[in-house]
Amino acid sequence: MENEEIDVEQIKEYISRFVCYNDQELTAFFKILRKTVIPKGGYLMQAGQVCDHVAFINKGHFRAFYVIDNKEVTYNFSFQGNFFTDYPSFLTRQPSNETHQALEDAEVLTLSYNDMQQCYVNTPAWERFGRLIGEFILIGIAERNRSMLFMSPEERYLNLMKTRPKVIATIPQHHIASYLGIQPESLSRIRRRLADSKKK
Amino acid sequence: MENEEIDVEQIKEYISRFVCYNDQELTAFFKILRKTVIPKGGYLMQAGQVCDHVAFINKGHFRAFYVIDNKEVTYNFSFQGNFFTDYPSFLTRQPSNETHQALEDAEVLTLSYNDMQQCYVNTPAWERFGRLIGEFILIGIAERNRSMLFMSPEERYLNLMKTRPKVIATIPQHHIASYLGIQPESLSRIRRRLADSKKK
DNA sequence: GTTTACCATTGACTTAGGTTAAGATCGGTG
DNA sequence: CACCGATCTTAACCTAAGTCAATGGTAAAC
Repeated sequence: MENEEIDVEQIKEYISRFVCYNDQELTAFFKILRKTVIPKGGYLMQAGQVCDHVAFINKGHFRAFYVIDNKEVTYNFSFQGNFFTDYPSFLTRQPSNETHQALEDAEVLTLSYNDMQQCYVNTPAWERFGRLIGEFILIGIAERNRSMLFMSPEERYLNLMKTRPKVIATIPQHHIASYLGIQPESLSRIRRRLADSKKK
Repeated sequence: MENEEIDVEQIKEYISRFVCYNDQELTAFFKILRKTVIPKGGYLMQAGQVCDHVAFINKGHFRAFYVIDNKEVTYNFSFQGNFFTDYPSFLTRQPSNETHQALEDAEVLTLSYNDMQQCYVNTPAWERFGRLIGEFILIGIAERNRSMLFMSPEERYLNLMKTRPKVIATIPQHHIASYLGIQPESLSRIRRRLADSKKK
């Protein structure tokens, strides 16, 4: 049995934050999860594909980026213990523009679109989980949206330090700059400004 | 019966795009809708309140804005035939930072949080509708998010003209500027640049 | 008809981010 | 150790948006 190799503790803990379930539902759910190992720098998904999965990150962390005018623009990061997907592509079955890259050696548990739809039909608890996960992702995106609209790059950086220190601690600066919507040089200047004003 | 005054054709058409329903489900649903009339400039919701409703716009159009440093920042517009709510506040039961203002005399049908939860519990079709609506809103927000990250103000304006000409046609420019994340003067200059380069 | 309020535009000036190019730092590798 | 690539920083210059102030246009109010 392949599933005996899968460490399901993290995902179990995650799901139980959202819905109640019985052992039978859980067992059926774990049977359809597939484990995938991705080396540092490798891809979980590439632009042009329909995102056919929702991935739960058991180990490692990822970034999502677009390629615009031959330049990579980082859209988001996701860490161990969280779900990761291009939800709009997953939902609409349209090709994604995102590429999902492992920034460290990583291991994910994936759930395919068809299996997930089956879950929805067979088990009301999963329909509920799907709704709640969607809402959860929505809130995160709305928050990010507001930060892009209301804040200057400098304010966004300060906000990121406050709300996601893990990103600051683990992600290379040029990816952070991209995520903030600026060039690496600009982030350098911002950091310099902040350091200078702190000294006084 | 109050509901006999309510024009439910538009919302019926809207819902049927997402789920199948029988007459009984539909009748029960329409019973819990409340009609609200809002004069031009009036508020459907004000910052500080928990957004306790999802509104379907039967007539008129709205804008959502935040107040940041005593300045209004327009976050979105919504037109006749669409739903309008602060979904994150609605879902989390936390006070909203948004104010929703009618830009013309308007009429909406509102569905309260509690009634909606009842719908979810009583009728699988509504649980499904809730999930699909959430996903639909998600896709819209994700799209907007990308435009803020990848495009310059000028590109965002061009994109808005292409994707939501209705906004350009009906919304005052200073609100559009705010929506694009710039000052009215900057939008004026952008429009000027575009007009000039077209002339050549 | 005049006044008022609101909105869009324009000009002058400031400022922050983009661009380009050049160093600096660091880790890994032959 | 020396070399290399990747990353971060710094500097000089350019550009577009912010800010402030003034002007013009239009529609509602008096």
